[in-house]
Amino acid sequence: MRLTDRQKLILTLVIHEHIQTAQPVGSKTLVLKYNLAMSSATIRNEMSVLTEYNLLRQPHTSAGRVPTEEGYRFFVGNLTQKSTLPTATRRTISHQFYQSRQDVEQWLKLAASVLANQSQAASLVTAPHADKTIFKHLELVAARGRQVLMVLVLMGGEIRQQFITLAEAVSQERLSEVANRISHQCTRCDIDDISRLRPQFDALGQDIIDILVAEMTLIEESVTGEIYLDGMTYVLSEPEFPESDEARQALHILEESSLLENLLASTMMNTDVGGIQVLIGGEGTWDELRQCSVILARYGDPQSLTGSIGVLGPIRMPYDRTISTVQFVANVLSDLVSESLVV
Amino acid sequence: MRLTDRQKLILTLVIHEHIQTAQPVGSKTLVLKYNLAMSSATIRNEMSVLTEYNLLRQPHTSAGRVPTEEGYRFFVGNLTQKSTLPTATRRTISHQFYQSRQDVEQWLKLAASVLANQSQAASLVTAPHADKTIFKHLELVAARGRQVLMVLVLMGGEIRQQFITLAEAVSQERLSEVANRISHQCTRCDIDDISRLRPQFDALGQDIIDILVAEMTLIEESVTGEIYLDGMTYVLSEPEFPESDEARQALHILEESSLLENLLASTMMNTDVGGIQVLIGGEGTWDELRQCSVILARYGDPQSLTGSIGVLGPIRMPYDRTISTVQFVANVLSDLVSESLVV
DNA sequence: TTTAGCACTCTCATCATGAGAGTGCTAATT
DNA sequence: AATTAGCACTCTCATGATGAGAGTGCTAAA
Repeated sequence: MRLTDRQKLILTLVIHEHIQTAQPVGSKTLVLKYNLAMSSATIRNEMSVLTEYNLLRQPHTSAGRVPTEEGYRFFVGNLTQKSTLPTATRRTISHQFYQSRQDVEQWLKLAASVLANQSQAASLVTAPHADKTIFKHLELVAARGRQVLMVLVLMGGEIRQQFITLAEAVSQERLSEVANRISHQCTRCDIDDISRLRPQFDALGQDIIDILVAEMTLIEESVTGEIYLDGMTYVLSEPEFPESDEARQALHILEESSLLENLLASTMMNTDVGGIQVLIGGEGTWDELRQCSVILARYGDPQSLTGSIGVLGPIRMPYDRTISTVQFVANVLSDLVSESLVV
Repeated sequence: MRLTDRQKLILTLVIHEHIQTAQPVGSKTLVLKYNLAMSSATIRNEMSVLTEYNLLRQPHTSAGRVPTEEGYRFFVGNLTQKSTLPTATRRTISHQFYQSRQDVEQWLKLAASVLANQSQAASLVTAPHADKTIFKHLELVAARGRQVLMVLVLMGGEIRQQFITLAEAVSQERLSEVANRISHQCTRCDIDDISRLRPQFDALGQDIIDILVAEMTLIEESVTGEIYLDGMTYVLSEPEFPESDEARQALHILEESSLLENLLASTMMNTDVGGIQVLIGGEGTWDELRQCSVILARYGDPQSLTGSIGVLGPIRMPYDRTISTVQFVANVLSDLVSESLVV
């Protein structure tokens, strides 16, 4: 399918106009609004070609044209120039990050909030997560009775905390001693290494190691870290969801973390840090997203920790701007995360 | 305002029926559906009395009756007996908690999910939070260069982590030593105590103490802990929100954490652990909630850590069941939290 | 190849209509 | 004195008819 320059222009204009008005766009409107040097009849002819190509479609015989999903895909693939975010916007965003608390969790929440506000759509951010869990540090804090708080720090900086119950009460001194021993012996070890070192420890140490290994296995098996969402209500204000039922389906995929992990897992597999994925209208696979588009990027350090960030909005979305926003925020997060990497 | 038994009965039935059908209920329907031993004319007379009292209202002259907010309030205040959740349900719920991981965060997420599913409405759970922050334990883990991961454990079990940047790189040994010294010296101290102890430490120790105090102050100033939400999409499926715009307003109050903290702060002030608050139709104060009711309870240990849990749904809500569910989950959480208290 | 002109199509807002549900009132009944 | 049957009345809502408006596709002229 090879389009003439004029056809590309018209497709672009139809998409632009439709994104603004959410209405089918007619030939006459186009000529008037964009001062085109051709008549509406010419546009009509071109439009009917684009309709043949399945890039545009008519909601009904005598209505204007609306871009098809394929039309959007062509547009995103061929017609958007790599637009960069205005410098002012970039500065505003960076500023927010660098003046926030130095805490990964804060950054991720902030990223979700910035994405949602900038794109006026729902956003998601997953915490950075490593494919391989490497032990870094362990801490045990006496809670009450046989309860102990275990804090586990992984290489890269992921932190997990958990209450464990020991067979009998143990003093804080003894707990610290064991934790120090394990921290010292096992630093930079993976699950197998730790299992191998297990016999070197005394009974208490071995109990702790068992819990430690179980926890690390759990982490290693999970596809993504914590998920942060924001801006779900923006989706509700879109005119394409007058019936809240349709918006419900889309938001449900965000809320139900198993569904979302599925989506992320199968989408991000073949995306590297720096790359970007644009899912338009569910791409035939995600039925609940038939009315939506999702823009996803990966951030982090490819060697160790990576996470996903993205935006979910209506198909009728300002792709160029949203894509560059997502990309920019991904870069900012990558920088922040790699700066504060625990090695 | 003093109601006869029959009037109470009719009010109750109208509410029951309206909750099921979401429609105005007429006198004839009532007689038929509930096999009442009186005629529809009698009901009509009583209904017009209840309408006088402003407990019922007519959407228009020739429609059935709908409960007013005041009607619901009277119903909740006087007519619901302290119904207990069916034992089977209670068991199902407890079971889920006791087989989950022993981790406060997991419990809270689970609580939100259980509440949302049980009540088919949006739910919120705030992490347990103390009015007064008392230091328990500190850990410092070398990250990279001058970056250090600081893990702070408070009495009660709240945990905060944060990256800090020191003036110069410091070895893990030295960091552990300082952390141990501080942990040992300052355990059970509040902010003032720690500030007083500051001079006892060396330069590095004092730097750490400064950050520590700043962080503890921050925690003490915040009204609530982390907030967990679930079931937002349930609200969208309610027939009272055909226009997604109205649902949007209500959900916005949940999503915007500052609004939510406001609501929680002013509502929970005069509620003790074990108590429950029912906000019907925004109570004239919360405009965005005009169409909604919120049921809130407090859980935790009144002496140390408390949090809030609650449900947000349409005014037309099965109050007795929802109230007992919220109350039950609050109790379960109270038990879990106090069992695993860090003292 | 482009454009003016025109008949044609389809939607959407508006209005009229009538069935249906429910009420309030009055007079009869218990 | 309280309850009920009966009935006129009111209001909504679904249905269908109507016409303006927007947009198209086609044809013939430029």
